Amino acid sequence: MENKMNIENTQSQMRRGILEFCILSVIRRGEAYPSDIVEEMKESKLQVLEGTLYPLLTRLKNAGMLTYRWVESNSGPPRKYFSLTEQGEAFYKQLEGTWNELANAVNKLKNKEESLKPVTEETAAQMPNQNPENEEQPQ
Amino acid sequence: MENKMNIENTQSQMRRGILEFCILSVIRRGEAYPSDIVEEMKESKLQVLEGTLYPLLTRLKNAGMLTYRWVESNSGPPRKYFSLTEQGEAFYKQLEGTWNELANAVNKLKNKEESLKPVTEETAAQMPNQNPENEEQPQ
DNA sequence: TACGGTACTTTGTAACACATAGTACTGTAT
DNA sequence: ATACAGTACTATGTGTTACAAAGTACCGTA
Repeated sequence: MENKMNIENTQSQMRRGILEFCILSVIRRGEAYPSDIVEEMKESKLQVLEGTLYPLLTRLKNAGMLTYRWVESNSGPPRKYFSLTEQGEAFYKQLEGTWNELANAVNKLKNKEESLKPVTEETAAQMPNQNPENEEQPQ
Repeated sequence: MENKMNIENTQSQMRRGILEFCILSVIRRGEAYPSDIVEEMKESKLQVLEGTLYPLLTRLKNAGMLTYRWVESNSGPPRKYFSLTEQGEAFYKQLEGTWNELANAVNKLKNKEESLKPVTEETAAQMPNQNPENEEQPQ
């Protein structure tokens, strides 16, 4: 009861589903190592944290979508540069299709007119209040 | 190891984040009861299942975003017709903003050119294979 | 009174982002 | 050399939530 439902949580839920797609999208444009990706995502207003990114990359690698190679850095330890495998490229294409369909569907849905449907009022009736919650009759 | 990473799962993850938004969007256009919503979502290529929808509606109701009233049906038990509260309307507006930003960011990201960045090859070097996974050097 | 349809509820499971803490390697200053 | 700070990667625990599946309750009809 008394649920909070803060907007940040819902927003992060929205990001969640497309993270994988976005990260593949970044890597697809050229080899990248994790901090690169975090940075690029932040620029694009799509926040990702380390604790999210690393497991995700590992998952994608184990699934055969990504490979990496070590590249030494002159400012710290070596880096894992990731790139898409052939399989990863195919997977990306599928996700792109999914994203396009989805975005399209959502936009259509939210722009639909305040159409018809004023509830057919079959017998808008008082039911026995068999549950204790708020039973207010809208207008 | 040998992760499966089936596309269906990822697709459902994508849907996941925007479900709440879509459902609010449907209800916003007029009172609706669960089966209505399932139907409308299916038409829009956005699958939702009962076991998902009911808890979601309850959550939104408990958070004060929705109310409902009972309406008798002539083809079965009475139905809960849901509608947005004032708070729910405000919440929806926020989510709409979030969605727009997000969709925008993703589209920009995925349409970015195969830009620059051929990895600065500082010292693309063979590192000691300190882990047993695949260390293949791309190309 | 039994039965099929519709509506709603409950419970368990798995996926996953996130927060946080920890390990390991690097170069630089003391 | 030794300590320290910065960077890169890893590991663990927690909370949220979609989904699956089974269950309960109400309705009209045979």
